Amino acid sequence: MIPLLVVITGPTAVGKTELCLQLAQHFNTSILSADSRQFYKELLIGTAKPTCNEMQNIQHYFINSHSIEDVYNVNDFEKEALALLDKLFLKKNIVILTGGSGLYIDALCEGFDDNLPGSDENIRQELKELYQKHGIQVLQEKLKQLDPEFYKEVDLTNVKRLQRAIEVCVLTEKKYSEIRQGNKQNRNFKVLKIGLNRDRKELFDRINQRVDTMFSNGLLDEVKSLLSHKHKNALKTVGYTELFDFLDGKITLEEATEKIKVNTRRYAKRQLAWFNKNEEYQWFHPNDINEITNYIALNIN
RNA sequence: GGUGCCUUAGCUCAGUUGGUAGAGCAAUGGACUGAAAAUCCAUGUGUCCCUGGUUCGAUUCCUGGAGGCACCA
Repeated sequence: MIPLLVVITGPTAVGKTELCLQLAQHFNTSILSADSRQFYKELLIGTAKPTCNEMQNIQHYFINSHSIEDVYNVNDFEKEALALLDKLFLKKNIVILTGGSGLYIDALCEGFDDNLPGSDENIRQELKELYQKHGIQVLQEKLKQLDPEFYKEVDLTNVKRLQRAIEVCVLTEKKYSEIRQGNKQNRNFKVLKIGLNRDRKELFDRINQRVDTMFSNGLLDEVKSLLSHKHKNALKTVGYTELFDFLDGKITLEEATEKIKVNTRRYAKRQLAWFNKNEEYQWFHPNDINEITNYIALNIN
């Protein structure tokens, strides 16, 4: 019998958390999170995690599991989550994966190409300094030499993508475009992909409302307490960066609040662009719990 | 009540010495295989407040009106 990983995703604030709690209860199983910010135990209010109460009834994994002090990325997540699934599937034939980080979901479900190396802090530091000193042209030139094919297709103004491609070329002494084939890895479980969406106005209303709720729950105090960590990657996050700008006196509190709402809406749109191009997703409204339950039941072996 | 200024994109405004318009922000679409709530790319948006006049032609000049702001009474 092949176990089933049920993926429940969708744009931020669409209603994933609530639905998954019900599904987990119904199928008597656990929830694994694929949210690149909910890992961090220091980020509480701004990341819209499930409440402690909610997590008491249903076992959650990868929420508050790591610290902003750690360097953590998709690479680590893929390995840790796979190891965890191996254990969970010994006892359960169905597990729920939920979250809005498309890359993380894909990493766990399909994996990356063989031979694609992880990140290397030394190289990143070098490339960062190179960029800061001499500008983006140097990175473009370097990539052109190392991998002319990828140079042709990459966004030449995207610093991070240039740096990553160079990093891979240096680490492997091969071309990034040769290693990156888009081949999927075989998994020893089946994946069922479910997308949640709702009317855009409805979604945006929920986003705006959730931001207001975060503020009344003490978001500003949380951000103040994290001020000394503002340069860490984990804090490069909607809801935090805008309030850091406020605390630095760059913008007013009203401007910061509005920016958080705008940036959250834009994040939701980027998420939808990512999920929409993947045709494996079956889409539902978050309220259609019965339809979703039936759909999952049909796919259990 | 009088005088002056204003009314142009969803918002804030620029502009046309008369040939039907543009910038920022917002919005929309997209890319994205180890930084991904990150990073990057692309794209519009219009009764130029209304009315009449002058003119080949008015958003632009003139008349009248409506709304707003400021000052004076």
